[in-house]
Amino acid sequence: MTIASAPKKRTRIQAQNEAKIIRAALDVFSTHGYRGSTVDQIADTAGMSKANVLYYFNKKQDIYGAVLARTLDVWLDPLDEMNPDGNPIDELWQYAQRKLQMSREAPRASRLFANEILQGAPVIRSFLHHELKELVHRKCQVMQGWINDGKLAPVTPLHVLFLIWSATQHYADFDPQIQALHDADDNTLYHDAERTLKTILTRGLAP
Amino acid sequence: MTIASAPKKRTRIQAQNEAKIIRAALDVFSTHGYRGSTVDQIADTAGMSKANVLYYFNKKQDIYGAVLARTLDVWLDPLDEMNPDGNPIDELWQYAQRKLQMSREAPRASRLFANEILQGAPVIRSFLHHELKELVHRKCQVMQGWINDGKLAPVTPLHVLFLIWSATQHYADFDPQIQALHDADDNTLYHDAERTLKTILTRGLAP
DNA sequence: GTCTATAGAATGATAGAC
DNA sequence: GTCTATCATTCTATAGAC
Repeated sequence: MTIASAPKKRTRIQAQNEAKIIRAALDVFSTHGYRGSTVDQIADTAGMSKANVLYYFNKKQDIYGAVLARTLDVWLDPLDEMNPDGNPIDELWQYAQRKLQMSREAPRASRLFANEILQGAPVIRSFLHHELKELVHRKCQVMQGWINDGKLAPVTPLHVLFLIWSATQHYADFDPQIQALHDADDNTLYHDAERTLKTILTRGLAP
Repeated sequence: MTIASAPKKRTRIQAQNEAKIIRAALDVFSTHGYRGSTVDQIADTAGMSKANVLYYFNKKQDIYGAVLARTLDVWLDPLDEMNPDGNPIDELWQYAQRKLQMSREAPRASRLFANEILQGAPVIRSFLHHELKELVHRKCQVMQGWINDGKLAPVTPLHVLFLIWSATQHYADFDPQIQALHDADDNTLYHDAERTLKTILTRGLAP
């Protein structure tokens, strides 16, 4: 699952510098969005000159495309791991758990996509409509099977995915709001988030 | 609840033009974020010249601040309506329902805040830390009371709010992804979203 | 491969006529 | 209040020396 073709053969120094630029670009694009980021910022973060950055990637757009492509693969991976033969509630909860963990460990990846989609998904639009739609459709059929077998509450599978995505990515994407609202002196943020999400997914809010 | 002082006295034409600019600016800022928007775009959308827009608001930042301030009030309103004496599950579900309806009817307001927070909340940071924190703290105490009385599952109130916010605003903020994944020929998007969210909040995914 | 210098375009903001 | 013209800055991208 990718939106770009495989990388061409490179010398060692090329690969290293490209990787350094990609890392810096993830930092910058995820925080400021495409338009809000400058090649200068990326160069500074990577510890290179602007001209040198543009030697490896001809255009700002090319850097952005490369970062999106590299991040996309890993970001969507866990969805594929949902096991049709497992216990439905367990499988969904484990998926949610993995997504929450990813929001915690790779918040920049989450924010990169959030920025991209929020601003109309100009670059990954085709990917969403084809590769992602295909994958999601398969997983929704699995979930619909569980519902038909009476192993899952009568919900709309697609919207269960939306809820899991939104509830978990929220902790990365809305971090400034979360930091503002939760007591700075308690270290239980993700622990409480996990417990509450598990409770709601498995049994709802009823006492 | 506001982040700006009350408007000063204005002539009729001033008020009309300022309103026209604010409407156009909500369009533009919510789609492209602060840095991604230009005064020219706002002027075009408002049907005015750039110079004339800057006659009413001296700086681009001033337009942005005005849009945020006007939108903030209405956006947070329903949280205040949660009734401590009502049935806990009903109150929370009704709040979620109102939020979902707002995502549908005012998606640009949702995206405006999403852009602002995603990029570090530079303008509303202080608002989040004071006014919003105070309001949320009050509501969380109400919910904690419900839990202590055994009327609500043992969850962390703050994270229940996060889940309701994220799950509902997702339909506005991630619209391009949602449009890509749901069958274009079915008109039941918000209906299914509401049903699924209600099911999960009230009884979870268990069959 | 990396640097300095700079061209060329976009953008925020102002001046001044009407 | 509104317009045209323009300045000043920022930014992408390229040229050319080393």
